Amino acid sequence: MPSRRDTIADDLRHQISTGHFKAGERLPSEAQLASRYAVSTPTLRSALALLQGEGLIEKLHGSGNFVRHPLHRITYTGGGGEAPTWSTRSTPLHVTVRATNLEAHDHLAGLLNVPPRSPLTEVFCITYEGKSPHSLARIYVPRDLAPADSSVPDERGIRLAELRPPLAEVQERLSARLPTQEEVTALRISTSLAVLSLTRVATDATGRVVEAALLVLPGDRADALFTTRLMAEERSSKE
Amino acid sequence: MPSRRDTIADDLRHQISTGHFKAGERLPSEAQLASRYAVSTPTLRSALALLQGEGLIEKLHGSGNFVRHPLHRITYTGGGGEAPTWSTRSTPLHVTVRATNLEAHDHLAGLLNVPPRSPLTEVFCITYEGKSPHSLARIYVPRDLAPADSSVPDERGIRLAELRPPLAEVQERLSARLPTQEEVTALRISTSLAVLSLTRVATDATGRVVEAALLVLPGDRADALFTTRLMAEERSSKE
DNA sequence: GAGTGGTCTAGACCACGAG
DNA sequence: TCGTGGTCTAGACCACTCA
Repeated sequence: MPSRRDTIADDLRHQISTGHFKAGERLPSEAQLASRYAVSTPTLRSALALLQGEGLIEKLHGSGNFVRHPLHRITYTGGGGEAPTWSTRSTPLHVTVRATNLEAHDHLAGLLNVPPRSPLTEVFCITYEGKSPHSLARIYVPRDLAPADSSVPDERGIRLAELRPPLAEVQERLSARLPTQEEVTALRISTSLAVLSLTRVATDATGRVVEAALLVLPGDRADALFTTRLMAEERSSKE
Repeated sequence: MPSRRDTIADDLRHQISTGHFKAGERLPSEAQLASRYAVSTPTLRSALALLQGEGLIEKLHGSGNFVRHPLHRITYTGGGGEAPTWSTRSTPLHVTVRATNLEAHDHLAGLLNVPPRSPLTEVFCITYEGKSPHSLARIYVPRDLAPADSSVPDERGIRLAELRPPLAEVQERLSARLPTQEEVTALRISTSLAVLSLTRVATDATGRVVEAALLVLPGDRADALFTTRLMAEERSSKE
């Protein structure tokens, strides 16, 4: 038996997809919707929370619920053969960057395989598509590999590590989870929107970790793509 | 200013991590907890929903809220050089498999790059670690490449496509989202637990798609790992 | 200041699980 | 049957946005 929440969410979804509510438009107020569907406000709000989690609407405190513009899905291309790239359409990306010096501790020391309290440089990036943020990255580099000038003007900061000793291996670990409070505010997403969390560790030919990056990608507007081409030898080498 | 929900969630989290509530144990009833924290039941329940989303507790309708056993994190190894594997510890995995014949339509036809209504074989797998499900896969193969005998006894069914014309390329696309209703029941997870959704397309040397797989991995117990080794040529070929 | 969403209350009633 | 969680109500009060 479908709950009222689901019934209402289905109906609103349908009205959005058929264009009865158009992109960018404000929905009727929650009080109006509640009386239209003859439910209490908490019930109506729980229905809206579903749509919000699907990225269909955006809630703006004090001004209303808005139908979101159909989202440009952005693809993070993994594999590290080249610098990771964002493939997008039409809208240009820009990045804000902030570099900080700090010392490795517990988790970070393990990732970078350095002793605790080793000097690191952290680069904190937020990527924007137009005005809305679309990804968040924390990149850690041993300080002696960090760019000499503290100014890191653009996303190329990410690539700097690749110009140093040649990379031998890139490991990328992905998981899905709900965002932390910090990510909610930085990416301006809802607490109920899943994010793709990506940890990338790059190693040079000597086995030294030259970069560790923690990326967070909102699930409604980003995905990650890995392409593996198989050589003949690889194919036959396995059983 | 922290909401009561967050305050309560923090306190319960702390009590679980310090062992005040132990793994497998039942929490006090929601009514008891609500009066202990002097909040109404909806408020208390919203705090429990947070913990549930983090995979710390498991709600069992009619019997109570239970502290979950610390979860074995399972890693899906991507890249397709070998058959995808699950690295786990201690607990053996087993798989239930169900094969069905069907016709490609819209989305599936596009993925497999075949005309609509082409004959396909769908293999529907649920992987279990002990008694609890840990992943869900739908694997689609053009019917003429499907195993001749309809019995597909174990996960090797997944590998069959690899014995046919040699694979040339594997593409894996990952995204994070909340689970569908079907996934909630099949994986016995909560609606608020993010899942990692993985679409894998394998192509042979002629460019024909020999397999498309849709995998769903619960975010609290699985992640995906991609390792790229870079050849010298690849490194220098890029700018 | 008027209108919006955000949080919370103190219940009611239903559905499920175990004895 | 009884205790559990699941859903829902009809409000109250606060915080935010915008004119």
